[in-house]
Amino acid sequence: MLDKNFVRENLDFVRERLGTRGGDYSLDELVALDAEWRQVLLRSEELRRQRNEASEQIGKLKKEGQDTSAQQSRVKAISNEIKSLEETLRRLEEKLNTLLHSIPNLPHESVPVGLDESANAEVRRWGSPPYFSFHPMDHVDLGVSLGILDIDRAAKIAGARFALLCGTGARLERALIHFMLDVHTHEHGYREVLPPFMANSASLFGTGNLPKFAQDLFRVEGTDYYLIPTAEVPLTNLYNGEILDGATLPQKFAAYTPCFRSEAGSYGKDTRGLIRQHQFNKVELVKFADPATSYDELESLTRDAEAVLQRVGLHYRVVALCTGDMGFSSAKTYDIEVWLPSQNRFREISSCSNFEAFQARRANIRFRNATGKKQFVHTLNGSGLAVGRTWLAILENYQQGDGTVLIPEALRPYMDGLERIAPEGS
RNA sequence: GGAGGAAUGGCCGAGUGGUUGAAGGCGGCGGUCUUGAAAACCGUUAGGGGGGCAACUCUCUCGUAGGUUCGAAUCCUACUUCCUCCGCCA
Repeated sequence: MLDKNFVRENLDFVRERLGTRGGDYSLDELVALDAEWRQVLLRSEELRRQRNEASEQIGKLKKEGQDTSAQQSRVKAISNEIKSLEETLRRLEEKLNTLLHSIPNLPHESVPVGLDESANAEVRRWGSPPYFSFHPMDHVDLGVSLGILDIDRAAKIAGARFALLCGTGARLERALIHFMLDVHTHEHGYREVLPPFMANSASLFGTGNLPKFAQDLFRVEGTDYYLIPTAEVPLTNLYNGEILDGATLPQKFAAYTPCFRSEAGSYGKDTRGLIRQHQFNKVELVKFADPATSYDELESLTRDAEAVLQRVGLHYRVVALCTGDMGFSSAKTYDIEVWLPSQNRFREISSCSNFEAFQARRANIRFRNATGKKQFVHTLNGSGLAVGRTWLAILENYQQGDGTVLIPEALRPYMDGLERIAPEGS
């Protein structure tokens, strides 16, 4: 959510920045509504002042035993007028908020301008694609032939876009979670958190998922609970409504959670394999930062996520998303994309963003700065990493000509020293 | 699931219809005293919104949302959360 006073006072700038995302956001209507709202507010507060004065008078007169019925009926009339103005205010606020809540964040000045992913800018690359002297399989064929992935039974249990990992496959997933958390907590200074896997609507509003993107979420029927689409939701809302001590910033949290997404609107996309699932595991990194250093924090957050890929030896690149390709709440986003031999291209495995004060304003997360003033924090988050996509990238990149898969050395301590995944019985 | 109890400022805690945005204490901050510190003493210390260049000023907020009243922290209703007991349960 943008600051409506900022929008009013910097209308041309806001219009220009939002324009780079492509889209029309009714800024003139917003400003007009705001002007009307402030006018009505002023009038209703003036009436309240009159009412407060008169009521106090009545109290005094009554103590002296005087008759106050004339004054009482006058105040009654004022109260009625206040009530009707309040109704108007409520209506205006609702319209105002509907508009305000649907406007995305302003892209940072360093973000490449463009309307779709073709304008994204590659920032750097690490490693190189593996060389195969044979025709490499994709992770589905590999997983099924090794007996560690069962898509058919997952479909029987739940449906499409679910997976069942078995034996060493399940073990590898668990090892990855464990490994990633260890890297971030031991080496990068994040505090581990195990949050609820459901969150209420206020939390989803705070991160910007609601009200605009309800169709992407699974809601628990008859309740205010939603299955979290990412640990960003519970982690960012950790400090919902709080005022932090500025000296404690930045604060860094890491959490493993499953993530649940309806994937409405992605029918036909990535239907094969584990790339796009209704449920997947992710280790998420979240930071609460001082605005003065939040862009440095974005750089280090991205490096923290990259470190995991480097440790397991997977080829990747970092891409700065362009204005039109960024998410609703983000001011700047780096995607980390891992190399997938079966697709002969890079695929997203992490997304690292600085939301500046956009989420903090929605979730009311502030800090007291060095001068004692309250300020909104900047929130950041990034996947560190998507576990399912790491799992499948390892299978594809480490497959051998004999159909087995080598386990990257960094993971072996988490797999009882196992060096290679060989076919196992169901 | 059943029966009770509770929710007030950073914390504890008073307050059952009229200068109570809120006593008192603790904590924090500033000062006096001291070689320094402690103690003592004095002062100060909630958040949101509007208007104003500013000084400043108005308004809202005592879990949340409504209601009664000239006037609500205080009375009524619903909801939320927490605590105690009973039942059930990993």
